[in-house]
Amino acid sequence: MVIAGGENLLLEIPTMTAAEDNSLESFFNQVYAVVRLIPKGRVTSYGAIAKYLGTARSSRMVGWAMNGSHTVRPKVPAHRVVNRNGLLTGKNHFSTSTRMEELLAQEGIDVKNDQVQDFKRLYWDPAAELAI
DNA sequence: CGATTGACGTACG
DNA sequence: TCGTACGCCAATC
Repeated sequence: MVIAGGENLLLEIPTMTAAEDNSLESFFNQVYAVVRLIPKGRVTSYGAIAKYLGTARSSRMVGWAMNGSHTVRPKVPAHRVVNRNGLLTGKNHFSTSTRMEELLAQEGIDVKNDQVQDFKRLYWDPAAELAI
């Protein structure tokens, strides 16, 4: 393959296209949308949300999306999202280190040592409970 | 611009 | 069952 043209053409490559920006925003919003659907007094996991959105191996991105969850309207109940073991791995991202546990306690969820008690029963799987 | 770092989860020995 | 490796990918160093 021969590329014609003797000029040294320095093309400016956009760092991010509008489409990419849209998909990113869409992914974030999808995460937020699912989290808002979590019933009060129930919890789910980052992986379950990722799986539900079709990106089963990008559970980390769900956690990353939660980073901005505090500044999003309407409010996102981020405290209802824990890791797959029912551990409150995101507690340090709340206003105080005990805020997440307090919010869960308000909904009747018992937390001991950063672990959701009776996690298996309270677990809410969007892929199973929702059928979109 | 390459390396490192996570609110994670699965695979493998 | 436990520890390690790796995929994921935006952000940060």
